Amino acid sequence: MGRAPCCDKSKVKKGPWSPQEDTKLKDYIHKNGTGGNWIALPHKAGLKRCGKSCRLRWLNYLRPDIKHGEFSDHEDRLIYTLFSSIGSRWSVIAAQLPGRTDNDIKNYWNTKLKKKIMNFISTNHQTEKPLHHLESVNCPSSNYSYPTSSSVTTVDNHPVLPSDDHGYINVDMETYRVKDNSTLFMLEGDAQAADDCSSNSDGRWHHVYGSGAFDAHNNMGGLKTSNSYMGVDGNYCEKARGCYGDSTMEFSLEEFKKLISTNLCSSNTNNNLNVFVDELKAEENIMYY
DNA sequence: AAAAGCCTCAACCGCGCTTCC
DNA sequence: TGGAAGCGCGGTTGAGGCTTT
Repeated sequence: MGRAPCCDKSKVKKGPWSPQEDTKLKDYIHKNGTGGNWIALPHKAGLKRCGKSCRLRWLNYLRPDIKHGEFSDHEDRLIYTLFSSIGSRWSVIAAQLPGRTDNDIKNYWNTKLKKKIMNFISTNHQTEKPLHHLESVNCPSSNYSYPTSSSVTTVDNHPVLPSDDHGYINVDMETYRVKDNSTLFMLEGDAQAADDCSSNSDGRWHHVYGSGAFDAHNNMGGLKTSNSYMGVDGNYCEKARGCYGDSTMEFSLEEFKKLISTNLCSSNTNNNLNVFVDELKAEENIMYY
C-alpha cells in the first residue's frame, strides 16, 4: 500500500496557472501570508489547486523577490563551483543566488550550463597547450611586461606582485600576494595552491574557480584540489590563460562527464560548504572594490 | 509554407525528512 | 514513542515555442 495522496487529485485543477489564479493566490498571501499550511491554503484562497501546486507556484514564480532573465557570468561560475562541490543540491545552490529558485537553477543547469561547460572543455582539449604556457598574446596590452624579481616587494615575507592596468600578473610560486591599486588581495595557499590563478575578464578581479573538494589550507576557499580548474565561460578562461599557465587544460572531458553523472557529493565537502560560500562572498567583495 | 525535430521551463510526482499530536 | 500530516527536495514530464529542413 502506497502513501496517501496529499489531496484528492480528481477535484483539483492541474496544468498551467491562469492569470486569475495567480491573482487569487498572490492576493491571499499578501493579506494572510501562507499561514504555515499549504495544504489548507488553496481552500481558504478559493483555489481548486493542490497545496503543493500553490506552494510551487508561489515560490517559483509569484514571489516578489524572484529574479527572472539571463544568468550572469558570476552566477554561472557560482553554480558550477557549488555543483562541483556538493552535486545537485539545488536548494542549497539556490540559497546562494538571491532571487533564483532551485527549479530555475536546475533547469538552467540541465538545459544550458552543462552544455556550455562541456563545449568549453571539448573545444579547449582540441587546442591543448602545455601548462604554464604564458601567452602575452592573450593579454589586453601587448606592452605589458611581467614583473621581474627586482620589482617584487614583500609583505610578511610574501612577495607582492604588481599587476598591469587590467590586473594581469605572472606568478609561479607557492605563496603569493597581488597588490592591485591600494588593495592587497591575498592569494595564499599551501604548495598545492601554487596553481591558483587570478584573472580578470571584465576589469575586476576573479579567481579561476576550481573543481572538487574545498581545500581547508587554501585561504581563498575551495579553489584548489587535484589539478582541476576551469572557468565557466570561454572568454574568462582565455584571459586566465594569458596571465598564468593553461591550467584549464588539466580538466579532462571524461572527468567532467563523470562529475555530472555521479553528482559528486562528499560529506567532507558538505561540512566545508558554509566556509566555502563565505569565502566566495568575501571574494565578491574584493572583486567589486 | 508546413512538417519534424529540438529546446525550454513550468509543473507534477514521489519520496525522505520533520513536526506535531 | 509512534504514526499521521505536512513540507521540501530532486527527478521527470510534457506543452508550447522556436529552429531547421
